[in-house]
Amino acid sequence: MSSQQPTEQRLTIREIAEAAGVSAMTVSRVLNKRPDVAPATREKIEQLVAEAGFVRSRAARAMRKGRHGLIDLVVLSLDSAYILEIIRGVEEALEPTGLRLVISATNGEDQRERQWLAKISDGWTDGAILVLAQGQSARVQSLRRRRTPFVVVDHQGELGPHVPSVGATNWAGARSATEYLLSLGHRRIGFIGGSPTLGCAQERASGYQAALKAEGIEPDPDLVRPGTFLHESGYEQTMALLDLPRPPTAIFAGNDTMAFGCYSALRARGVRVPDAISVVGFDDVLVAPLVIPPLTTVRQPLADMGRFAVSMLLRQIEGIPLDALRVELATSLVVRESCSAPAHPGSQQAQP
Amino acid sequence: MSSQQPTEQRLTIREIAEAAGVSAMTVSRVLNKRPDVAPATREKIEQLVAEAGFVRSRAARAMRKGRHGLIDLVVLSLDSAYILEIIRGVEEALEPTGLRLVISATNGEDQRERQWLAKISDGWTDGAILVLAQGQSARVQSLRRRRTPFVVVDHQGELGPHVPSVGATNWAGARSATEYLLSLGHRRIGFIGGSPTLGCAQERASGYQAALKAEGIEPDPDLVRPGTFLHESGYEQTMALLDLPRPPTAIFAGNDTMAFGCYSALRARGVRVPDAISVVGFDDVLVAPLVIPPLTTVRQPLADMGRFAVSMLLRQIEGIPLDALRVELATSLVVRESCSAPAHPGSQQAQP
DNA sequence: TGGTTCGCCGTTAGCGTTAACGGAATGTAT
DNA sequence: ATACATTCCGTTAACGCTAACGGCGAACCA
Repeated sequence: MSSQQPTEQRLTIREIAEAAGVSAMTVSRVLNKRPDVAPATREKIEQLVAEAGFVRSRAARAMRKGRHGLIDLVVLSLDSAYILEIIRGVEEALEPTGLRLVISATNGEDQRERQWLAKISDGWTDGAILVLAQGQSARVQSLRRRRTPFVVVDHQGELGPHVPSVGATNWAGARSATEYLLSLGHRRIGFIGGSPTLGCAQERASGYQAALKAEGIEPDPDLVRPGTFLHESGYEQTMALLDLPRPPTAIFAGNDTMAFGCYSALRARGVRVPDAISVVGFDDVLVAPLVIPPLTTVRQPLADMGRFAVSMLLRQIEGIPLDALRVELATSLVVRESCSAPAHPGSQQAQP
Repeated sequence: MSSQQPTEQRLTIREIAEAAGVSAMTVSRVLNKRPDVAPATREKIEQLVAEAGFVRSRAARAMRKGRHGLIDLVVLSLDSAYILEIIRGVEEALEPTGLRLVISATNGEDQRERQWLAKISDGWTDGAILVLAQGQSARVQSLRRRRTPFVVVDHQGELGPHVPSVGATNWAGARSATEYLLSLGHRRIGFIGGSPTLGCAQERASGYQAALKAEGIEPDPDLVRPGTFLHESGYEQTMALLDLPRPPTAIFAGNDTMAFGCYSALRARGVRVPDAISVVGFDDVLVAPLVIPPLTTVRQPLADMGRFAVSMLLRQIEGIPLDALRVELATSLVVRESCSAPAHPGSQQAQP
């Protein structure tokens, strides 16, 4: 039931060795599953280890081997469901490897970034996954200099071509979302972009434009609004769109969070979704199906991106060359209930 | 711009010492900010360290000192905004300490729990925060035996009285939410509970009952539904409540996720919130204000709970006795737009 | 039978850091 | 001048583990 040992002093490999009547080295060999141990000896040691509940000190091991069993996940912030999905994927992929997941948020603060660099610079990490790196070239440089394997998730292209990265088909996703709205009959489609410094935001904007042009529609600059990927921004830009002389009949938000801001603005104005205006998001965060009306959005396989980043990282750690530096996972349009055909083919506005 | 050093071999304390013309021990003293070093020597060494960008190996340090600078956050799952809030609080509180946050999810799987225990059992963690521990007494036992400091967040009382823990005033929060519905005129208030094995779920149920009894209302067993804290459960139990001969005029869901399930069910049935039925949640997750209509809910200061857990943990690590083993942070009702007076209980009808 | 290979295991020597102790130089009290 | 405290720094010896090497016996080949 409860332990007899009052102090439970840490066991060492040597004590196991003594109990087994062998040298510490032999125990080490068994623990490392190396072949050159007689089956009988191995079994005996394994049994003793199991009985004593012995686990070797990772600190000592790390010191000898230079590996610590830690993977760093560095994120910009911990305040959106977006990041949670990625964390989940990373955690799941890491779990069977025995590596442990260390999370840190920089919140865009320069000081924290440097602190983080100092922490990992002693080799205290086996590899890093950088999410939504913004202006991170210094960081990337530093990692490379220290030969720390890393993978960037959802990065901007400006980090250079030789950066291992995982992303999603932002362009194609944005294009298909726009095409969907076009197919419903919409001709004036508003677009609320994400932080323009982010590659993924640029790609989405570009996919939107491409779809319009393919249909022979010249994008109206008034309908393309800058955004920040935050809720507020979705709210404000929607307000601005509604105030246009000819407001759009549909709004494509650069991510789900802004789409929710869009919902709030439309509600404040008494504009019904999807009857009076259609809304499409991007990401498909966990709550997207739960809001009212359930949000039609472009699904980005965030958890899979996390998993993929881990597998690329592990390959680097093991010295296996990557077969592709840049991996883009497919996005897909998830049609729910936030879109319908425009009320009138021209323009219209609902007022309470 | 970029580094001249092609291989950037790890520096050791000894090399710094050599450059400074002192012994390694003196450098160690400087790095540990110990007093017995001449100011001139200290300055010289500090300068050399800064120039070389030297950081001492944590592995070696950990081996000597027995501390690793890691804090474990063990969660049940990574699929709700609930946990993200806690993570955020923990990360923020940990950041200035230099300790690093290791996250692992058990997903309720027994095997993973044991793996996790094996990982930390080598002292590879300085302390642990267990969130929503379910049937964790074995874990807690093991931690205690190994003298690993830990704190439990949102735990069940059955872990025993001597477990350091952080929670929220679930009972008071549930009571005030129920009182609010009563004050609006509701007399038939449905309750969808959380996993009954969880202490916080029990407390909320109990707070609900207490509010009713204080008003002289005998709780109708039909109106009290079991739940699981998951979205589906909110959906199903709402359906069941609607199918009652005398359905409730308001529903109090045990957490926000279930309240969203409730929204979905009501929408599927064409029941408007809050006109036809009022809904209250619990937690106040990030999206609670973003859904339509914005959810009235009991705010649980999850991030603060995380922060508090960290401070309790740090005290334990430093050997400072805790002034309170159990800390309960205050919940507060956040009134938004999901509630109104009941449509037809003899009182008047509310219209916006 | 002598030599070679091979499986198994022990010995030695650190990895980079720091606790504990000691010692030299200077200052201070008797 | 002697005794003693103080300041600053070096020496030694680990912490627990494992790479590298070497050695011993047994099995194999000629």
